[in-house]
Amino acid sequence: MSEEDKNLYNHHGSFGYHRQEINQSSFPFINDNPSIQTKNQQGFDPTSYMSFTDCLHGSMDYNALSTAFGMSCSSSEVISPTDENWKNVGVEKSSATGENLPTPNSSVSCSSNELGTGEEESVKSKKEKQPQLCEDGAKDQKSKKAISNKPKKEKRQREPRVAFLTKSEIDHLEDGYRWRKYGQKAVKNSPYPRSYYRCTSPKCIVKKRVERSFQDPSTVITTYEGKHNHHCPANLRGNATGMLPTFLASASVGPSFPQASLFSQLLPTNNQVDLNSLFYRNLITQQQLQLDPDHGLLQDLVPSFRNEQQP
DNA sequence: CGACTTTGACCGGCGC
DNA sequence: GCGCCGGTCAAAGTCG
Repeated sequence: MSEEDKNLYNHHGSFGYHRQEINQSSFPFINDNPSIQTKNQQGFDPTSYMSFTDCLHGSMDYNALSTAFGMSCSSSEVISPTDENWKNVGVEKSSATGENLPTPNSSVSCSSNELGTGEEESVKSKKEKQPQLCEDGAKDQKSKKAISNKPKKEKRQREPRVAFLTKSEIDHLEDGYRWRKYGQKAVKNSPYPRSYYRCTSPKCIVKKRVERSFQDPSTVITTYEGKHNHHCPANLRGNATGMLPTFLASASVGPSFPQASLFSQLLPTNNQVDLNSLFYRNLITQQQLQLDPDHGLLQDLVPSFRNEQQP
């Protein structure tokens, strides 16, 4: 590790153990119904929201998500699905366009297909192609290359990804699920490293990447890939706040939202809090931030939002 | 001792 | 073909 990296670690102070113990689950997604968006701007209506699971099952498209988050729910940002946008957060175009998204009619078969030919297959084939290494216990890395000279496997398919921008000093935002860090890479043109996490639940292949924005260091970019096939561990242990409204706790399966945990972290555990107004206040703040010309990040990442602002 | 992080190396896709 | 780079692996180390 370089000195620079060490400084980064010290500076952010969040690369230690991250055992997720948050007591709530997924954050709701905004419905793509325009009337609901309007309603959201005027008054918060929890019943109008859908779960992230629904989203990943294809109940809504990413364009709708982008519009919804860009225009009326800025607390969580779904990066607009244009090439450059997704490149900025490392999300591939094929996923961003929603082409590979499972449709409502194919949620079961498609997801299993994707999982089977995607990550699991990738990992499986990787492990299978190195049996000699395991037997020998040899650490000859060179031999790996020789062993890898096998017939080419099918092009790997990726799970749909959704990225969120979050204003936070904390890099790894708690979201109710337990994650195991399996890698960290320096990001080109950025002093901040990117961390790779996998869900610790058996057979759950959900991954997330966490990186701090180079342009706005106060912003954390969290990219979720895949969907959980289990309930949120935090849900099973009960709700610490004891009063999270259903719109924050309704979706117990599916990638969850760091913003939701931010809210829970903000909440005093024993006091009554109007979470709706708290959430709405956050929206206002974030929207103001987006419109600030000095804040180029979101506009860079979400040009479609900017375009809509500047017809 | 299990769960987890750290970190250098490897793999594969992609652009030139 | 080569090099770059994102993503992943896995051994070693750390922690409770």
